[in-house]
Amino acid sequence: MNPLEEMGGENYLPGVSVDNVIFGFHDNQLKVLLLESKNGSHWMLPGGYIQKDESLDTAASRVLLDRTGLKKVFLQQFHVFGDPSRSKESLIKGAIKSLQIDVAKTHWFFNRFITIGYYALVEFEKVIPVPDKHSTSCAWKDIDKLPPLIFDHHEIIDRALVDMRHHLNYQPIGYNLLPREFTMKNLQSIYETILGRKLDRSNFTRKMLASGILDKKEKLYTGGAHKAPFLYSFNKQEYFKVLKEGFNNEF
Amino acid sequence: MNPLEEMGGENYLPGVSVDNVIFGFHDNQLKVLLLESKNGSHWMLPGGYIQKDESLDTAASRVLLDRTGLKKVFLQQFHVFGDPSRSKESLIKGAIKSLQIDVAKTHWFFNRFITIGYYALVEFEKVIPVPDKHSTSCAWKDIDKLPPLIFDHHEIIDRALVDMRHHLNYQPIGYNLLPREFTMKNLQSIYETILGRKLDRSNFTRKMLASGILDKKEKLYTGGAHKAPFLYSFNKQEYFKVLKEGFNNEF
DNA sequence: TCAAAAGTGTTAGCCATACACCCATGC
DNA sequence: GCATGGGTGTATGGCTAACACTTTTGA
Repeated sequence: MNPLEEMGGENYLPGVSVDNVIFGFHDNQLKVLLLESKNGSHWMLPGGYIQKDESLDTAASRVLLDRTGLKKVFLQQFHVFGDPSRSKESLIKGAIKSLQIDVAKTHWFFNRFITIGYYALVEFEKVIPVPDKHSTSCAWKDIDKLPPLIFDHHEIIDRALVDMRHHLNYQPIGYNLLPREFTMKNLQSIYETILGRKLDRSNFTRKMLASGILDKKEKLYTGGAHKAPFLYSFNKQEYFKVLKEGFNNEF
Repeated sequence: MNPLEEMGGENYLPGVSVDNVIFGFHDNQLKVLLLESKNGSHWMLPGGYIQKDESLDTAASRVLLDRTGLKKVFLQQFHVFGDPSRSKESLIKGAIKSLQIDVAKTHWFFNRFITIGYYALVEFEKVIPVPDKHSTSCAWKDIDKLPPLIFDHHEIIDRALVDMRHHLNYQPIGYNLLPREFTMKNLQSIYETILGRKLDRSNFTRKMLASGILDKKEKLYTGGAHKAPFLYSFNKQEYFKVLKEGFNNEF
């Protein structure tokens, strides 16, 4: 969250925000939902403040709901960013320009801010991106072609990826990120993007099927060229059992 | 950190604290460093506030230094605890009693607090426990025999253990937690305590040696009954290489 | 018919697991 | 000498990595 939003007086915790790294998946590409600043020079993560009587998780959920229209998705706190230099004066002056904020009204934002990073995995097709009052647009960006970002938001996204990579070792992934039915290639692409390397197709399929979290459908995917692949869906019961108890997914 | 310490006016970030779960290892037992409240009814984690110009990590280091006299140890942020219920009025009233605080002087502590959890791994023998101004003693407690703790500090310790368990999968552990020379059983005990289960002695030895982070000493440990075990030390160069690059330690 | 995508099969090698066995030591 | 702690060896099964082969499809 950029610290330049109006605080609304006494309703929020001072000096703390949440920022969401919202991942979606489309065209076999991992994407992040970003907001564009008013003058178009920078982009930023969707973020917000924490109401005095709500939990951190609730605040992050609220931000997610406001920007995407989605509830009940996978949302996980991963790191707090609180280096004093993240609120350096030069950065803030840049942000004032980007966001076209009236400085006279908001003297408080030269104060230091810390932000709690959350990452969310959402179903691309279901998202209706909604800009907030400091942005002119809200859009998906390829994870490997990010535009210039304000403050330390690039670092936050990088860290989300690293932590998610570690979480892959003991958590399944893909539910909430893929539509109800998907191909094995879709799932493999997610893993490859997060891990940053190619995986063997044959071995990946075997491993995923062995974990028991997938149901194979009778139907085949049609629409693409070449041979029609099988469709799969997550076995919700098994998926959440594995999510809770952990599994060894050593890539 | 309990929110009852005096803030020192304008010098600290409002509403935020750090709490350290400081792990030590002695008698083949994992221990946590805790502070005893003034009336002896509760114990708490060493914690503190964040100065306006210091990083979160620096604040945690400062707290660690104040309570143990140690610098340059392994210290890692693992989770933020910010549920509104953690500052419930009933809890705070209990804390006022435990800590024998003058309520008139500190009206502000009915405010909500969030705390950033850090865990530290330190060498037991090197620690000189120092109470803070709200506590009468500072002492090591067995991880599986914890005394009553204030607020959500028990939850914070549990969470530190769980997260540390996950970190074991891609980080070596033991440096800073063991003296310069130690036996394989010492190291295995640490792993077993964190993982909460027994490991096969033979396989553990083989795996550790294969990772290359240990140097085998000529000397043998003497002092115990029965056969004298070998002594090992960490190969600092290899250790930090593995710490940085990660390894697959799948227990 | 051919290239690309997808399904299936196969092999070698590594590693975790679970033991077995032996050695050294103090009681 | 025997129980215990500690060092070493080994058989098994399972998994991974790498790659070959087949099938299907649209261009």
